[in-house]
Amino acid sequence: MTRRIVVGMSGGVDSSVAAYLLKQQGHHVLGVFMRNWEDDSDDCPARQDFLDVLAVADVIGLEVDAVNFSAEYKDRVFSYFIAELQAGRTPNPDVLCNAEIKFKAFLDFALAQGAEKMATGHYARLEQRNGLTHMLKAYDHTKDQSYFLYRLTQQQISRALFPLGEMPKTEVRKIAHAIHLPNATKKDSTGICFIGERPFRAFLEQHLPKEPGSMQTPEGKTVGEHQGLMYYTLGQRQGLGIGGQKDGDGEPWFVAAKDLATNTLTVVQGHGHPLLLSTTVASSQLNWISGSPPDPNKTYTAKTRYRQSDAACRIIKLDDYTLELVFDTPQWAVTPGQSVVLYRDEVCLGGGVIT
RNA sequence: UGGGGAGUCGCCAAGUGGUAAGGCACCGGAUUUUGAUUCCGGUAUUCGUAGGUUCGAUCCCUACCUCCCCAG
Repeated sequence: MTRRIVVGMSGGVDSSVAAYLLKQQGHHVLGVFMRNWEDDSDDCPARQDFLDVLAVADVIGLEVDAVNFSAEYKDRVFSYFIAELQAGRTPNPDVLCNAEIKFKAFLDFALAQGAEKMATGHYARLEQRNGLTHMLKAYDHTKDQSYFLYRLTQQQISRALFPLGEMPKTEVRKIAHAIHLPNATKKDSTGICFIGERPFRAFLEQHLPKEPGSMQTPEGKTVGEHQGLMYYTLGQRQGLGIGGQKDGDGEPWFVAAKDLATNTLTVVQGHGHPLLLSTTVASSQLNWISGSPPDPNKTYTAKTRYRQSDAACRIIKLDDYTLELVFDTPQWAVTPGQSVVLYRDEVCLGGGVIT
């Protein structure tokens, strides 16, 4: 059956192949480039990305359009991002971007265009079961992006399509080459979506003034100076600049805590330091994809940071506002502001923001 | 000032006559739709300075400089 589908296209290989696959299935596809960041600098990477979209559309034979959600992104995502950093936490803007921009502002746009569905190049699977849409991990576990999508609701994912969820990334590249997409070998993008890859610290300094303070061991010994607590995240090793110590053991140093009151960064030596490990994790701002909370009596797995392997856990507290988990094995660098996402086998259930 | 000790890469730190380990930091890369983490690679023709002994010295000798400790 032919449906009208709007595909969010970034100019990357994933969303391009997604659009191609839908077109192959006979749908009426409209490719839309989303602009979410206004850059003052001259070299605007978004421009090249849009040119890539046009080039791809030309090959596939797609209608294309472009939308600009910079204002929305700034209001709903970036302001939160900065506020969280100022509060000493480590936000994940991409999680919010998916919930507020891609699957809200953009979805609304797609529906207004008369589309029945919207699609993206995300690696995740959707499955209809008992009248609900479930989100599952991608077939290619190494590329699974369900973590970034845990804040979506039934209303949102019931309109979504993820054409790449069932195939390995290698297959996506292969298709791109087979149909001669101009971006077939384009490097996967990383970095905060839309803000892109750039010197992170320098970027932050434009929005958050420096505020140097001391770096101390848990015992209170000063071992260095930090440039501002908001520039660091728990578990961070790079950029501390702590060399060898007289009585040190030669192990690298990691950020273990922040104290806003005294503007002090607590650092510890050794990847296995106990202050870097947590067995319980509390979170708030919960979202459950199915619309209802998980059964507290079952066992789950969860990840407290993207690219961290799932870890077995149990629910020890759950109400409308708070979720507390206890893990079978301690988790490394559990960081407030990051999201904890709960899974039951392949199913991504939802989660919350670590407090 | 007298006595003792020490000066090796940004920081710790091996080497003590045979032609500069290692770790941390830093830099580069891989991985990665969050700043990490992890992984791989790179980094002292030179051992406080100036002489001397020696086939050859970071390692021995001399002087000087600097620092530390104990005496004052």
